[in-house]
Amino acid sequence: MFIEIKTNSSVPIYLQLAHQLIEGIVRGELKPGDSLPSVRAFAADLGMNMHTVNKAYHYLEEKEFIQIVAKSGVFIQPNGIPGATVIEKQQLKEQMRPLLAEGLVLKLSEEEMVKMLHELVQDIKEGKP
Amino acid sequence: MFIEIKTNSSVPIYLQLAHQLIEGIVRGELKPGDSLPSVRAFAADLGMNMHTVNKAYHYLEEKEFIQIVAKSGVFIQPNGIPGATVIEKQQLKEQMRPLLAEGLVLKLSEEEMVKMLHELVQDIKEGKP
DNA sequence: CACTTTGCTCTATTACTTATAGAACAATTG
DNA sequence: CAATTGTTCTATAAGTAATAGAGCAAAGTG
Repeated sequence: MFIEIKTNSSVPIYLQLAHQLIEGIVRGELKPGDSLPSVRAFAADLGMNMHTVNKAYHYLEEKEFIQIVAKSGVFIQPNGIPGATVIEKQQLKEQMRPLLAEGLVLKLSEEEMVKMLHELVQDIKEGKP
Repeated sequence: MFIEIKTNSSVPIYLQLAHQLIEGIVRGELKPGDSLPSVRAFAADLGMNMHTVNKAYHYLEEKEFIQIVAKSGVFIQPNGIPGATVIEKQQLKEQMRPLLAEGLVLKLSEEEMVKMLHELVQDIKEGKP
């Protein structure tokens, strides 16, 4: 897994890390049961603080994408990640809404935004930056 | 314009206000040249601070959706809002990416997400919450 | 068993964001 | 002229983000 953090981004680096791990799962680079680096090793590897990696892990644990086993290690959800619940779909829509509204105000058509969605899904699946 | 602020939301209220004004523009409730309430009047109306409304206004001004004329008032971009630039499209995609990645990890298909996009566009245009 | 590794917890500091508050300024507007 | 306007300034409080270092207790390993 190649992780790249933009230190000047407005997106917190713990979130950047979490997002890239999510993409790794989508791409199948990280499979159910796979172990993730220890918070210390990962932090040293990425040149960031242990607590920041820990925060990313807990963010992913809350979403049930990974399992944190105290005094043992961190693993991609061993039983596989379950499908989206109604609530999760609703939350996704809530987060997408202001972005689409901004697109519409900039005169983007629904078709153009669907095209953007398609390109993004391709990029994510292929690991394109 | 009916504005509704969720005080317990993790989304800052100045952003919630800005988002809802953007939707108002999309719906045509706010037309080019229309004047927006003064920061003081709007703040009193919404039960929030003058500075918070001011922050929302400046957020929208930076995106060139409104024009702030010092000592005069605030207006929806009089000449109409220009279409999305390449950079704006790129920024939108950057912001959408982690949401789509999360959808994919939750086993949502591209078709399902296109459907969500469609429903959202409808909701925005119809002013559905 | 002894040692290392592990995630967890605690205290601390720094910088930034969010939100509120009040006051004053200067130009526009009626 | 008087009220309204966005701007600017200082101030405070709470929260987040990121770093730092130390210690703990249990799991894992040789």
